[in-house]
Amino acid sequence: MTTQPSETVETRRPLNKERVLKAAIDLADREGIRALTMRRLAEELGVEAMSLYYHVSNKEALLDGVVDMIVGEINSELATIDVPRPEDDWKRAMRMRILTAREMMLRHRWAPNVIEERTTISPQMVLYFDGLIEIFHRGGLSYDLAHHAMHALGSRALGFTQELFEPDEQAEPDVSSDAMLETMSDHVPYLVAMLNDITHDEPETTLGWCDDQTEFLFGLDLILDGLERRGEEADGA
Amino acid sequence: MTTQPSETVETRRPLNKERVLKAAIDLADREGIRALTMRRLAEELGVEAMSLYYHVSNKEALLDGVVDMIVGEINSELATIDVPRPEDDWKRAMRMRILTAREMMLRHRWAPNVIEERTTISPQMVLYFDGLIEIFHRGGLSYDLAHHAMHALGSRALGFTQELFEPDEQAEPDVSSDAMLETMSDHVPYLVAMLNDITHDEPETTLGWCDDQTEFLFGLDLILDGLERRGEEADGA
DNA sequence: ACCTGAACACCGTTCAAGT
DNA sequence: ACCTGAACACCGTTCAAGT
Repeated sequence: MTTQPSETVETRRPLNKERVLKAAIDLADREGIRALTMRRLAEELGVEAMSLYYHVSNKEALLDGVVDMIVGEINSELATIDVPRPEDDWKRAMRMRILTAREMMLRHRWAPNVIEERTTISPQMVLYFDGLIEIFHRGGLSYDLAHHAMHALGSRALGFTQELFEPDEQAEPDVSSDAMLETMSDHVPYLVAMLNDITHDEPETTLGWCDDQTEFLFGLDLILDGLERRGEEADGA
Repeated sequence: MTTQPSETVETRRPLNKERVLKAAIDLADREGIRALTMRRLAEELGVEAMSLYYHVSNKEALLDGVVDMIVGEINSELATIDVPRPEDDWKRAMRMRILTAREMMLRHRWAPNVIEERTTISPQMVLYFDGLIEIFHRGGLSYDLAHHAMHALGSRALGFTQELFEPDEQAEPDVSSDAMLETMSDHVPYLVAMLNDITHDEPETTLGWCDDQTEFLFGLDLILDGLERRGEEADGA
């Protein structure tokens, strides 16, 4: 008869798939994706682990659902914002869409890795991609070019890139990398030179300390500009 | 005194870290990354699971080592091939390097996901990146632009992109996606139109059936061309 | 319709011990 | 120096059973 610690009385109503997925996202946000186990999630919901299987057929399905819900939230948000008509400025329309998706990814830092591990296709993701293709098409790009564009964007279409040298989520200061570069400087002279050159103004900067947002935009605009030019070349020919 | 089934007599010499890592890569190649558990790997080597901990401090370290070994192989291979001097044609030099890395990734399809999950920096990876920066620098790009370039390339620098809609490794034919698109065609008209347009010549083609290599090259060249132009703009100003 | 208990076959890892 | 046995604290999941 006692209420579970993390449960208020009003949430003690019967579970459903939506509440399970919401709780899973919440748990991953708070404690990282490693903490998202069936047993731990059940505990969070004040229920036995096996109860989850009534609402979700297994853990893979849980993760599929989680991804679908997050992309669904992106789609909902996109419906509320004002974007230019693609016929007028498809690059800006595309940019705004992708940056909206990116905000969601930054709120759920674990999501990119989960998304990339999925093998099934999320219906919400299909809807999202349809929206991107619409922009390309109405912007005047051929479907052929739009197809190349989707591949060229890759995960950037969803607002994230994999930073290969990004340190851990809540990383320790990691002074070792400074010392390491020092000792390696004979072996990696160009890398060291580049870092020295970059860190001129911002003294705090080192490997992985870069401004992600700036770099994301640089890469995104590089691709969008390139696509625009290929479109013009095709029109000219 | 009996020899383990998967062991020839000559490999029954004492273990070392290198042999452990090699066996791990082998196992992942043959049976997928999910099969790479400490216990299964030990079995493969004809040894108890706990013996592995003598050579590698834990599973994370094992995966770190595996990644480092694979990138190391890329580096070795790069030392043997003829590339143009960056001063003469940095784009081609870069392209060849990256495509060499890509060949390795295609031989170890599970590697991209493992690489992206690592949080520690692999020494061999640092060497590899130094080589890329060398090409940009000797090709005449500023270190600032080279830095942007590394971010813009992202995982493409290592020869892979995450195909968001790629089906499973050894995927079943998956006729469902055809049927699914049929029923969804009202909701995703642009996606359907794009696919119809593309599949004109190659009747087999559908979502995820695209020619990865062609698309990889399209995206790579789009970025390299864009970088070249930004470099010229900077020179001109 | 919704949830549980007991059980199974797996994980990674520790620690003290063997040769 | 190299390997092992026994044990621990976890996983996901099944299945028959409870209300």
